Amino acid sequence: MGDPIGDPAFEDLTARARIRDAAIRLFAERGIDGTTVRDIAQEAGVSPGLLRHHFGSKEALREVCDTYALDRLVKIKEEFYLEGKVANPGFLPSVHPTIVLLYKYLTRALLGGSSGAAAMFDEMVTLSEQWVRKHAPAVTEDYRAYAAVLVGMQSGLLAMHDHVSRTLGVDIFTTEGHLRMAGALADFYSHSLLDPEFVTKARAAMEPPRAPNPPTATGTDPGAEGA
Amino acid sequence: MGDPIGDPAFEDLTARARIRDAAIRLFAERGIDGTTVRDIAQEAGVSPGLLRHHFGSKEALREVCDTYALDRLVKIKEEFYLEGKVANPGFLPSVHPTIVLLYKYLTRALLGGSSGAAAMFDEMVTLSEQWVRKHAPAVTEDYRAYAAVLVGMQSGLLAMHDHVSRTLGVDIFTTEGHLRMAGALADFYSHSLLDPEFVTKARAAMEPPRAPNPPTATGTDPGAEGA
DNA sequence: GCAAGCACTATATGCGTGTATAGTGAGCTA
DNA sequence: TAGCTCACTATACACGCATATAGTGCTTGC
Repeated sequence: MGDPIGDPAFEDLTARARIRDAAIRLFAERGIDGTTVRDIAQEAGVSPGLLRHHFGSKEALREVCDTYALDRLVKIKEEFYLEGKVANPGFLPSVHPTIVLLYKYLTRALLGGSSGAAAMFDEMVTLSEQWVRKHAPAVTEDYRAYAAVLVGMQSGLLAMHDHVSRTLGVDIFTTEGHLRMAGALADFYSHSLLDPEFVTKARAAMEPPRAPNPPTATGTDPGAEGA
Repeated sequence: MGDPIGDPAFEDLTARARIRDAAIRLFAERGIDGTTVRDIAQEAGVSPGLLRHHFGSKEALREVCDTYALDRLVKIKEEFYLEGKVANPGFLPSVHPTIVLLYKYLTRALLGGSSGAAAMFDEMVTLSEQWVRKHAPAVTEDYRAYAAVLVGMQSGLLAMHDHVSRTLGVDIFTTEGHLRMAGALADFYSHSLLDPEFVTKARAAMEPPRAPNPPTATGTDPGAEGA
């Protein structure tokens, strides 16, 4: 019943807001299909009919949640980067639970085919593409694909959160787990795993003469070699 | 009605096999919850009751599909690596559609909490860990986390397949799309995106004295900076 | 003080779902 | 040919779901 979607606007302590927050929480945790209108109502402490009264339908509620979550995340980032909160050491820890929740929700939304989340994905790809062009232009020749893969992997990693947490023995959404994951991610981004020459050779061998070789679905992954 | 799960065993052209194949296809395409027993029956050209007759329940059918998909993938890989099909240029293209289907299915299974798929994930992490230790020991100090992130990203990328395909303008499960994605992936693995020194500095700044900094959920992602 | 409006509840309706049961007909065995 | 087995179908059942409708009581403005 607490409000994990940090400091809401004033008019927002209403039942309507409680419903929306409960929905985001449950959608994030159990998925859209895994959550019933009754679950949300119970979590929000209201009757199921009130959801319809305020939002019309489950789908409409979901869309409200989408835009709210997106908006909330943007607001937090603005606050962080634009309002000088970067310097405030207490800010990030204070919003961390909210951010975790929002990311979980948006990951679900991405998987569930939400158009708002899809738009966010596209925007992240565009931004990443620009970033790479500017700061690391040498890493690829196909910036668009590179950025798409980057964002896809990044958000996909979140989608696989359960499995990553399990193999790590620690929930990656706790501070400890996140630190561990972020460390590995940093290693990942800052050291090349494969020999560039090997890759160019492999590419050359695969592409030009006859290319009968759309390899396994995760072709270049060293991990997929086993079994 | 065609049988996309390549050359089945002889006794396998039975209705039972058709049901199983139809289930894998539909589960892969629409997800577990998005597929009804009736859908599967229709796709397999049988009556819904027959599913129960052969498999007992939808959940039991799902488990059969899990182990079958896993088994099938292993078989194909064995055939490829162990039976000298590596040299055969026609082999990969011939099994490509099957592999795509199996990967789609297994990604769904991963997302849907299948225990078999989870075991596969764990095994892939272990194999990746061994591979990194052996072939690229310098990239990290935390091999386990590195491998978990590697496999998580790789499978997560598949989970985000719709979005990646959309931003790329080409389905990554077609030969063309896959080639493009694999190229970006190869760039990704063979060039470091971030300056190692920058990362070690950042790590040092974050870790030791006070660590009020469990950054955003995708902290180190350059793409997440924007907005 | 009174009526209108609105947040909210209780209850009902219809549908899609997984599952259960009874029945049918072809093929095999004796 | 008689009878049995078993793959398979048709139909029914029970249930959970989203959604719809009717009703209630508090709040507000006049």
